[in-house]
Amino acid sequence: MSPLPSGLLGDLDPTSDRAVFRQIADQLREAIDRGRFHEGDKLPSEADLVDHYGVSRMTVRNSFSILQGEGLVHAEHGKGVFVRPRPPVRRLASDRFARRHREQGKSAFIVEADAAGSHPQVDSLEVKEEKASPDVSARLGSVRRVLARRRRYLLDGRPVEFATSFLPLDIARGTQIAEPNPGPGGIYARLEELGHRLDHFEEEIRARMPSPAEVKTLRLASGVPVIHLIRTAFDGEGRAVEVCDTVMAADAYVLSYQLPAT
Amino acid sequence: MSPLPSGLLGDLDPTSDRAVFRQIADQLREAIDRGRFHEGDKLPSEADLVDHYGVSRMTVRNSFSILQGEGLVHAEHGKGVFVRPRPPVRRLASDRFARRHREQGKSAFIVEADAAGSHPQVDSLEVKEEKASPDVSARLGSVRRVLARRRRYLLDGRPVEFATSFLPLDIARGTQIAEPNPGPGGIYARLEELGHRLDHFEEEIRARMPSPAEVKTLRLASGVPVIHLIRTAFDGEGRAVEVCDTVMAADAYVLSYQLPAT
DNA sequence: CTTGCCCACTCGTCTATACGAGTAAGCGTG
DNA sequence: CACGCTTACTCGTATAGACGAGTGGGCAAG
Repeated sequence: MSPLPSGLLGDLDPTSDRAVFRQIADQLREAIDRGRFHEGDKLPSEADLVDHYGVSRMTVRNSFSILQGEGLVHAEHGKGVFVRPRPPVRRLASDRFARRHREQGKSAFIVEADAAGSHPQVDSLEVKEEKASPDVSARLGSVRRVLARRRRYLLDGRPVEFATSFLPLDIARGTQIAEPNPGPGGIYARLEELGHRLDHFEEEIRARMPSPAEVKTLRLASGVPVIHLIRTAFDGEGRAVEVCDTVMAADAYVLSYQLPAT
Repeated sequence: MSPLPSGLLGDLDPTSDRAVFRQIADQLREAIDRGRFHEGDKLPSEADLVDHYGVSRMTVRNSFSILQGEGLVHAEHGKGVFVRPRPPVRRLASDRFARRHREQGKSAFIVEADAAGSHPQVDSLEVKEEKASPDVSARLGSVRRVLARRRRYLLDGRPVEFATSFLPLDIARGTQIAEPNPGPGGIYARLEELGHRLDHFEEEIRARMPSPAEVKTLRLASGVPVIHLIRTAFDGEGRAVEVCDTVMAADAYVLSYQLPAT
């Protein structure tokens, strides 16, 4: 409850049109931007700010909720409000599915994370046959039922990505693709062994705020959007052989693409 | 102030651990998901919900603020709270910079929007020389000063994208690239005329919540993230000849990429 | 010294109230 | 009919207070 160091935060402008709680949010944001608070630092407590500005607690909380929505800070019950640290990001290059990366036994995710010095994990493995959603059905060319492979990826214990692959039953049923462990090189290697030489991929990218279910699965802080990526894999005959629906914590990813100028 | 149609929203569960304002948000979200409220529909007013649930107004407002953060609804002062309509999306295909699209006179944005039946606009045009940021400088290969071309794109009057192109001065200075109107085919056509035949592009994609400045420029509703795309164009000699920094309203875009399976 | 409790501090939830300001419709006046 | 006012309804902002619950340090008992 010690008073705030003077000069750290300014005063309110009573003549301003800007709402008090916005002014407070502005000052905190600026202090963070200027480096007066660093990643992981604790901001002044609600009580501190109530004293400093002479406003009610709800007003201060209102300010914090703005910054939370911007993804700048996060509150921890019983501890305080902290500047949200930027987690290490995972870069996804557009050649990540190149055939040469498929030769080794381990999955691309594991190899790459190990190389980056992180501890990778894959869980929530679920493999089952199910009815195709209208969207998946359309992408796979009017299939009714599909094989769905769901898994969640974690980096150093933090969930960063949730992915589901959908494959037509006439391709996947009875093969190793339908097994929890698809073997070295993953399902793409198996698809090629089955005669579906991969020709190209199509990826659709959206960004949006997460659903409550996604917040839970990815343990997302408030103010963190998700990147929603839908990849369709085509074989040499132009047939869609897999649709992969991926939801990623946006603060953990940078996608990178190489495009020919053709 | 007429009572809510019964059955539209349920009751609270006082035995639940879940906070009251979350329960209310859950019920509203579910009602929206189930189609009881459609895009653009007005939700029950704060006063309606206060009566219906027997809670205080701040609790109801708290519920609305959750849904607002999720990008599901938006409030209009004096009118009510509405289900946020999904705006028409602009699809960006990875071949959008293909040479064949550059032959016509009009810019890709205008052509494409016209074709989609929308009314395109470009404003905030600013062209000037300035100091390169460390990031831009690194991408362009240690240049100190650059030509910056800023513009904002609007679709049917709504700002959807804000982009800045940075070009090395030794390439752009004194050419038509430094003019407000770069001529038919845009700056890429001019670059090729200047002997920089474009070889490939590299695009980096991030998603995050917008800064206050971005909220203003793009007139973003709360709960709408931005897609941040940084494209670098390389000529045949492997030199980076342009960096384009683009911030897009995420609810207005789907990015689409074709990748070879190599 | 170790264990366990208490307490101070933190954010989380909720109530009740007040006034301001934007919107739209109705109504009366000119 | 047209204009402007009133009024009711809407969300926005802010205050003051209460209790709950998670956290961590200090202190006292064993």
